[in-house]
Amino acid sequence: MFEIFQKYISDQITLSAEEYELIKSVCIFKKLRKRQYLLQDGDVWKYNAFVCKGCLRNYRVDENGGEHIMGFSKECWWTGDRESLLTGKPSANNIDALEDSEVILITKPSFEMLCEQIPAFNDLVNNILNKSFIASQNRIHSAISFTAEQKYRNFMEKYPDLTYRVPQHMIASFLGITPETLSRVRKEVAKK
Amino acid sequence: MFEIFQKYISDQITLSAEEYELIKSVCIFKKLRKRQYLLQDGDVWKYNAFVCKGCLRNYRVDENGGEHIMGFSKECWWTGDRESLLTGKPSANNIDALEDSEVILITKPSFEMLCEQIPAFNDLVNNILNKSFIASQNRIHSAISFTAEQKYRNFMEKYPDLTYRVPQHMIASFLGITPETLSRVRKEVAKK
DNA sequence: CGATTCTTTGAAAACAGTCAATCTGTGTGG
DNA sequence: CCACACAGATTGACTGTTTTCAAAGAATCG
Repeated sequence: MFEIFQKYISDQITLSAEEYELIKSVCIFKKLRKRQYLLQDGDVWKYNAFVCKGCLRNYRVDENGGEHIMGFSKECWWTGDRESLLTGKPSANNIDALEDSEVILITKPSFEMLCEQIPAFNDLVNNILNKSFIASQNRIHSAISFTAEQKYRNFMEKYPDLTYRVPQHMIASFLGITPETLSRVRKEVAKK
Repeated sequence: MFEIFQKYISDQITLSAEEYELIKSVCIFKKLRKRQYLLQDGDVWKYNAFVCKGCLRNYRVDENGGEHIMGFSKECWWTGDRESLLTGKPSANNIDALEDSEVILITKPSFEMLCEQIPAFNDLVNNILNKSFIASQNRIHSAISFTAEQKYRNFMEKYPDLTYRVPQHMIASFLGITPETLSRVRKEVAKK
């Protein structure tokens, strides 16, 4: 399980064997079965989580019980709740597994230690945060500018692999449209 | 003009006089008149910008000429285009002044130098990025989950000062609704 | 298999968008 | 300082998209 994380890191930066050992020493390995929660709203989130295998979703539930998907995380993506982690307050998010999955958890203090001890790791982390922010901006642009069809086309372009990997109604939820609308949109798209 | 930036910093971290001098030495001071561009799409963005006075908007223009506002930046907020800055590619965004404004620009190399030389400054910057990311996530949630009325109420709560400071049709654009819809929503909200 | 979950389809209703006209306020130039 | 022009906001009538509700098919999983 650690090998995947190691490969992910080594594809971006160069570290010594000792540094990998240091990282490994603070990793918490966790297997999740499909539908299993990694985080439930109301709980405080205390980690950074790296997905080695499988796929998770991060979502919020509104007062009517409606689910709104904030994001998907497949292999070699990070997940968690930055807000709860930063503030120490209970999370508004839920994270659960869409498939049997394997994740690595690193507690906040351990993570900060790694960033201090290994400057290159700190750079890598910073880079992730930057890219996540940019991705968020682009998603906001899509959400406020596009029609349902444009949103779906944009999703397929950006996440071709997720398009057929996660249930359709979850893509709808991610895009902020109803499953019925997405079904009709797909029919339109298929025509052309 | 620098005093405002200095106060902003000193409210969060403690620096020596020399460190402030170092920061000041790389600041580029710029005054903008209302409607003046700070960035035009197609240009490459090369700075981090701190707003000392006034208010700017950051927006994208679609193929039909429609403007979609990505964000507002008033005093003591940052602005710019992280994507263009990171990739070196031409920006898809426009930034212009909604009021006569004053901003401080710091080039990327200078900014990185400051982060290296002054660890506390680096922490501050990291904190900003984290908070920006969290704010983005919450905006995404609003965009995919809320009705027009809920979006507007949420905006008023989060940015009470901007509500009457920026033109209404720009708030509409920020929320991803038409000016007409916002006008009607406001009428409803006023009733209650 | 049987049961559940997911997707599709249809019809009606609600919501938001479009177009056009009017009203309001602001600021600028004469 | 006034008048006029202009940008912004409101309103109405209409259109179109998306949602809602309900039911029927598909697909998936234990």
